[in-house]
Amino acid sequence: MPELPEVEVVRRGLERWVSGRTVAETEVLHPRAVRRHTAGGADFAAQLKGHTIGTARRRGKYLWLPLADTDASILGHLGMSGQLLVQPESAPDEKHLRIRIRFADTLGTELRFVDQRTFGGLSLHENTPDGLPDVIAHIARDPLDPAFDDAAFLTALKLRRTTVKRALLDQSLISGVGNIYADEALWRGRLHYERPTATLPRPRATELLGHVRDVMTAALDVGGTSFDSLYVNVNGESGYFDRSLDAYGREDEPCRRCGTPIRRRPWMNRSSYFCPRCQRAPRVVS
DNA sequence: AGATCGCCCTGCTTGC
DNA sequence: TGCAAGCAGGGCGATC
Repeated sequence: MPELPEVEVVRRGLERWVSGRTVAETEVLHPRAVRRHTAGGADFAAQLKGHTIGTARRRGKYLWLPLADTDASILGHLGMSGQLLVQPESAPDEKHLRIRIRFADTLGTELRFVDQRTFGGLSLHENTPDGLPDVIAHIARDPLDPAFDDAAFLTALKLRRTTVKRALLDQSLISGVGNIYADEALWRGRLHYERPTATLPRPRATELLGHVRDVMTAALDVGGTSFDSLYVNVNGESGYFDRSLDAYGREDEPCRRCGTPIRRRPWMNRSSYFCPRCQRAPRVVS
C-alpha cells in the first residue's frame, strides 16, 4: 500500500526516467484504470499523443505529469496496489497491466501502469492557475510540503468536531496520511484514535504533527535509497514496514514502550492498532 | 455544510 | 481438500 513516502519515490523515478520524453502511443487495457477520465480511454490516448512530459509533481498521494505544451496534466493515483513501471519494450506484459505509454524516442523503454485491484488510475485534467490538476484542488498540502502551514492546520484541527484519527485521514485538512502512518504517529504521540480533536491541547497537536513528519521522513529515507534501478516503483514494500513499525500490524505483539500487547480494533471498515496502556481511550465517547 | 459511511476491487489468509 | 468468508483501505459521493 503506497503511502506518501512511496509515492514520492515513484515521483522521483518518473522525473528521472520519463520527464522530457514525448508520448507516441498510449494503450488502455482496462477501462477502470481511466475511469476518472470521463471522456474514456480512446480520448485519453488521443489527448496524450505527441505531447512532451514535464517535471513530475506530487501532492499527498497524488502525482501528476504536466504536458509541456498544454495546460493539462496526466494525474495518477496508485490506490492500493498500483505501480508505475518503466520497462523495456520487450519485457512481457505484467498480469495486471492496465495502461501502456510508448515514447517517440529510441531509449527502448515504456511507462506501464500496473494495478491488481484497480483502486488507482490515470486521467487527464486541466490545471488550475497554481499548476494543479483541477480535480485535486481540494486536497490540502502534505506535511512534507515546504509551504504546509502548521499554524493554520493546528487551528483547523481544533475547530473540527471529529476525532483525531479521522482528522489525520481527512485529505482536505492534511494530505498523504494513510492508515499506517496515522496509527504510527498516534502511537508515538500516545494518543488514542478516538480522542476528540477539540480536547487536544495545542502542544499535543503540535507534537503529533511532528510525529507524522518523522515517520514519513524515516520511510522516505529507506525507500529513497532503492529507486536507483530502472523500476520507477516500488510497490509499497519499502523495507521500512518490516522493521520499523511500532503499532500497525502488530496485534498481540508487545508495545515497544511498555510491553502491553498491541490491540486491533475495527474502525471505519479498517483497523486501528494501538497500545491500550500508552494510548488510553477518552473518557467520554459519544 | 460539515461529518459519516458504503462501496469499489482482487489475491492471499483463515477457518470449517 | 475445497469453498467461503474475512481482510487489506483511499477516496468518491450519497446521505443526514
